[in-house]
Amino acid sequence: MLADAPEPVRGDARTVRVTINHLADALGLSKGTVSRALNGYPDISEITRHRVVRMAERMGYAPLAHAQAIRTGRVRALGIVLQIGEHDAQRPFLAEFLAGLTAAASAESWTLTLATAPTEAEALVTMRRLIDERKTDGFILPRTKVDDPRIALLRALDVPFVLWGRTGDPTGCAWFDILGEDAMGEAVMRLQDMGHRRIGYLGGGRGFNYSVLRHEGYRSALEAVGLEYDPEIVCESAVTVEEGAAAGRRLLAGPRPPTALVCATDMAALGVYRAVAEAGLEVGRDVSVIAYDGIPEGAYATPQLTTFEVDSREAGARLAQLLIRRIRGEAPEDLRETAHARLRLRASDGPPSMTSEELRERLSRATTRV
Amino acid sequence: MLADAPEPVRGDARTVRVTINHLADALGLSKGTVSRALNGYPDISEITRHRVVRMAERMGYAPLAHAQAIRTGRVRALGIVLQIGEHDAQRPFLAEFLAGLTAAASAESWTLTLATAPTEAEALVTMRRLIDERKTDGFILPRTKVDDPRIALLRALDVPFVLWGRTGDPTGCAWFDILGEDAMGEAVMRLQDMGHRRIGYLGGGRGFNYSVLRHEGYRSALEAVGLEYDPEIVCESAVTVEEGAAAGRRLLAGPRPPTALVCATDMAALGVYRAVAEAGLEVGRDVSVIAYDGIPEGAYATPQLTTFEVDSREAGARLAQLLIRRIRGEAPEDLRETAHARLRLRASDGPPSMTSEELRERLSRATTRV
DNA sequence: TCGCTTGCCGAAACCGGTTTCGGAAACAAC
DNA sequence: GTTGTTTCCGAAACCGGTTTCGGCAAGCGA
Repeated sequence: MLADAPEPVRGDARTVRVTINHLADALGLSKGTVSRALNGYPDISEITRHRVVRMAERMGYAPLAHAQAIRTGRVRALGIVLQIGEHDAQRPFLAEFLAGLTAAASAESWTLTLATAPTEAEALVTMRRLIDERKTDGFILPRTKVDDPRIALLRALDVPFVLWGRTGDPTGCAWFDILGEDAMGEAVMRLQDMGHRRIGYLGGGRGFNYSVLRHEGYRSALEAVGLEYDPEIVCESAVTVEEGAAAGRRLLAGPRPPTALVCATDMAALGVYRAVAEAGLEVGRDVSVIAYDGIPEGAYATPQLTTFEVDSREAGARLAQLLIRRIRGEAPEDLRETAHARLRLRASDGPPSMTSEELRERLSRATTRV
Repeated sequence: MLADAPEPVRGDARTVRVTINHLADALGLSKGTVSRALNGYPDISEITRHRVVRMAERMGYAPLAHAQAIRTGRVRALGIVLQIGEHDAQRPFLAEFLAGLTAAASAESWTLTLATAPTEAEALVTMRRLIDERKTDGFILPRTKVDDPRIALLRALDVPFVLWGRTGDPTGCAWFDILGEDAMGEAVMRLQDMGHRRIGYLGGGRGFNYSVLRHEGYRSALEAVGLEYDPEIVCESAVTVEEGAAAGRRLLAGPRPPTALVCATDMAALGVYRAVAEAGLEVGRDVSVIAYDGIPEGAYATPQLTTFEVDSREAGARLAQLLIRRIRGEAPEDLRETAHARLRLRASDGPPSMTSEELRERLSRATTRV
């Protein structure tokens, strides 16, 4: 012990833990036998194994993960590195997501080690540190990009991981994802069914894989229903209210304005609300909006936002389970799951009150008047 | 190895780690000596210690926390258990807070173990599990209550902890807190200065310690400026937009309505916005509002919300540092820090446009008209 | 010169597990 | 009755550290 350091708080008051030695003594077995019995080695008789398991339960024995780790190299901990910039730290689903992750992890008596990094580069460094220090047996990678350096790193280091989302090159990747492309497609079909013939699109964050998928879902659904894909009413990327509003203004100002907009994110949709209001129009009647995410603000907005809701808690739970199976050695190809977003029908979409031409007419009158 | 289990993913590709044995060999010392040198034992000559430290740096040696833990019982991990209910999972500051925690922790090469629980009772169970399994050396306790069972548990088990907030019985507690009472007081003074004579209050969550403090800050400031404390214009608890709106309506409907409202939470303030608008009044002119928290929605609301902003990232960082010092043995009494919230002057407060009487008159006309 | 500290380090036990190895006992085959 | 095979368990090494203990050599005082 250090000479003049204060005495560390120890917490000795808690009852002494049952170790594998106590268990072995109580059973009259060697600790090696007990260990093998508990770990399913084939050279233990079923009778003995049964005795050991029962006694372990009775005495409340559970091995210390970090003591096991010294030999096995695995600490029974999942890792996640959140990239949190200066002020983009708005994450409506973070709590739900973490709840799912930790619930599923602790059900298997694993834990979650959480770290953060301000930039992508620092995230890589942080991951390396966690790996080197064996703090984590594998990673959950949120916000996957089409070309994601984190994946490259983990592949190179042969560290297990699972994606929240998909990615450009799926080799060696396990994942859970919501089929955003299907959602966007469904939105288009629904709007077309209701009579819309000019349906615009506001895309997601640049570089993220989900953006590519949703955009493609939009495009191919247009094709399926026989509508033209027109870059004039498509905004590549809009992920904040401001960007959504700007994009909304721009698309509405075009020569053939959209009577409906499909948005890859709710935030963008809320921006569209602003642009529509500014133009003296009404969302849900004059311009329909269907978005994606399910943020709480959408339910409070006027009109309430029709959107595809993602169950973040479920996603977290699935990801934790997948990662644990991956760490245990299952092949990544067998660990790819997807689910559908749930359409929350609310009030921001409806049959068009006018055609694109009428809308343009109306808009030009409004602007000249102002 | 289990007979028919798949081969666990090992990550052997990563370069072999430098262990204390490698270091000892390279130095021609015994590993015990190396260990003592690195841990500041007094029976190592300065020359040797220096050699060891330099070589450790050169070879990139860092001890494995879990290997140390087997002997020391400490894993260099901070713990936090977030209570996340079914759908109250709206936590605007969670990401920032976690960023602060993990940044400060990793600066000392500690990590964060995160868990969640749906209820308080389950949180206690989860904490016990983390303690029993030695996953954590101490806890950060968010959302402290006046009488907090988590504190009782950790006190009984003699496990180090630090509060984010204060509590009823401070015995043995270390904490970091923002002086919410000062903020509420300042709000009252400011409003009084501007000419308000009827200043109402919307309190925070029931049972939480911050609610008591902020309420008391409001009350004593009223006294200090010579205004009456009137339960008629005080709502004990309002923490959602809905509750805030309901409280706003109730207070405004009274015989002597407030011309200004101090809110313990921004959410309540946004509810007040709604109530004021419904009454045909304007926030910032007819009714002033000053709140507390600094949620992003406040800056986007109309009018922009004047509020006391809390730096969650800073709080996380301070808490991590305090907890580490606590675990290292410093006395809790020496680990109590506070800071002030930062007043963001925006547009929701101003001189009263009318007196309480005039306001009542105006309101009664409005309601009869409707 | 002798004994007694003191400074400094090596050796070994130890923490709580896992894993390898070898061998006794039971069983089967010849 | 031998001689293999299995079955099943104990013993011991091992993982990567920490901590205790003992002892050598240098320094000191008498």
